[in-house]
Amino acid sequence: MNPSFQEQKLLIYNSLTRKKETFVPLKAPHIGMYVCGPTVYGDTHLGHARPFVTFDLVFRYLTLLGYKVRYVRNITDVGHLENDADEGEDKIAKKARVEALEPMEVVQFYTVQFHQMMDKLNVKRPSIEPHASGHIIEQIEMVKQILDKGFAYEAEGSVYFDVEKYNREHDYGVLSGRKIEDLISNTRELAGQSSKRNPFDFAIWKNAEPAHIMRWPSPWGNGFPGWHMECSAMGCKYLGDQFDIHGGGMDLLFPHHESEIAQSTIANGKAPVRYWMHNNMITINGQKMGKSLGNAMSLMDLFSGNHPLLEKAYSPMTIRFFILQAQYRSTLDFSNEALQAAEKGLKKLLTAAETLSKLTAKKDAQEQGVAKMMQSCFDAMNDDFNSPMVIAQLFDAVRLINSVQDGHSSLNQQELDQIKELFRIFVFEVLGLVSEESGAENDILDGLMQTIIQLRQEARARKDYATSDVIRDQLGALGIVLKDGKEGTSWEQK
RNA sequence: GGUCUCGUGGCCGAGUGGCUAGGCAGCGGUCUGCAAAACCGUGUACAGCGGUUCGAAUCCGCUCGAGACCUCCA
Repeated sequence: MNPSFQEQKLLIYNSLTRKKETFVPLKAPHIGMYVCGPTVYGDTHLGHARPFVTFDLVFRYLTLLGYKVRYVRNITDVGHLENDADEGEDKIAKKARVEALEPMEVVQFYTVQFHQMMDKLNVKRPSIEPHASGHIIEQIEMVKQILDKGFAYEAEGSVYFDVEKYNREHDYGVLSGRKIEDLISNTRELAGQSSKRNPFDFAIWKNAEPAHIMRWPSPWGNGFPGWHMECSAMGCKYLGDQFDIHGGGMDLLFPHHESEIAQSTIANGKAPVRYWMHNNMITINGQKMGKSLGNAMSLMDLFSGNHPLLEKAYSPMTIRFFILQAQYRSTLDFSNEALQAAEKGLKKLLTAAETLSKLTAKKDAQEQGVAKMMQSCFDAMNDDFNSPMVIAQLFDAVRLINSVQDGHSSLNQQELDQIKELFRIFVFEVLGLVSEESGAENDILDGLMQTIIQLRQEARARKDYATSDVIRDQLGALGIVLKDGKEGTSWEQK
């Protein structure tokens, strides 16, 4: 009973207009969505988790609504400069020299790690995951087109985009709200930029210094593509001149996405993207987390608890839930307290999901408003993917489930089926949460536990509470919690 | 300096003009041999000042505070 997009009015906040707009795809039921992927030269960190979980949510929801989504998320393995001075070198090349590795070895290592981390977070793989290094030809072609149309110029083996000329006919600043006059007064003069006509012009092809390892031949000499080319070229190649959604972190809005619009508009004759979506940052003590700020926390650190700022390890699902508890356009502040709250909340939700599978219906039970909960979840998602509202609704359902379990309420068959559907759709398909139960599937362990529980049960029957409490305490020290319920004792690993 | 965003109860975080967001923590109760879990109840929250309005956390102005972008960054 999955819903169809024809029945839903989906609102998406468009960074271009700074408003929520009704989402109308170019060619329904097909949707093209491009999201800026990671630069694979370092550990995947908490900050990376946010856009990929966010757009995973978007991908999952659009798919649920029956759209055929082609989701493209690139791997940046060339092209980003250490700084934009001419002697700047490719980040990946630099790392490679430091570690005496082949650049592609570094790329491979961190790409694999990135995939592992995303898998742990239950982030679905995109439809296409193109590498920038595999699309050098396409990028060179696009540079040629821009040159042919007269919106770029060659200087000292590099090709620069002529922002001022572009701005005469188009608006360089549509997305970021910047004005070219402000850019003139605010752009820093950096050493080695003498070959640019204007400091705010950006490279679409860079000449490679002799020491630069990552280099490709081009009509302008050996070099590598400029910062923003890969997304323009690969977006166009796989999604066409114009596609529906482009996503990424807010920090990419300027200059990355602004420049992408300019390049693509010239090369293809039309604005590339209809809906621009930007997720906000994760902050740590109120400050943006970032490698350059020295407060980055890798996902491996989080999962292992091995970091000075961490009181304990947090599971991947806890991180996912933590991210989904905030709307994607808000900043999300990290703290141990907040993560521990998320951890407990998630456990409550998933325990209820398990309880739900064992509930039985009662004939003629009163209506409990399950249909309304379902509708509220759709309303929340339709309002710019408001996952915290979905979660709030789900907790109302949790209370209902637990109260049925306790015998304080009851559900008729229809509503029981509906609430199961609610969990299937929203907890598992849309929010993408999965149970992380460990140990329970181990037959030997479970057999042992049943034996122990039975022995303790006999002690309790004799009112030998000293013995029963010793058993419980010692298991507790091993991280096993016993819960005495009406229908016997259950156990779980903490 | 320029552009922009934000400031919600102990913590995280929804909410854009009138109706209990939610989670975590706390407090009281039910259940339990005791716990745990669950359930029930429980909070004079909207940075400050002024304005608009019958009515503002929500709109406008000012003040204070925080952050982002302007350089690679999710």
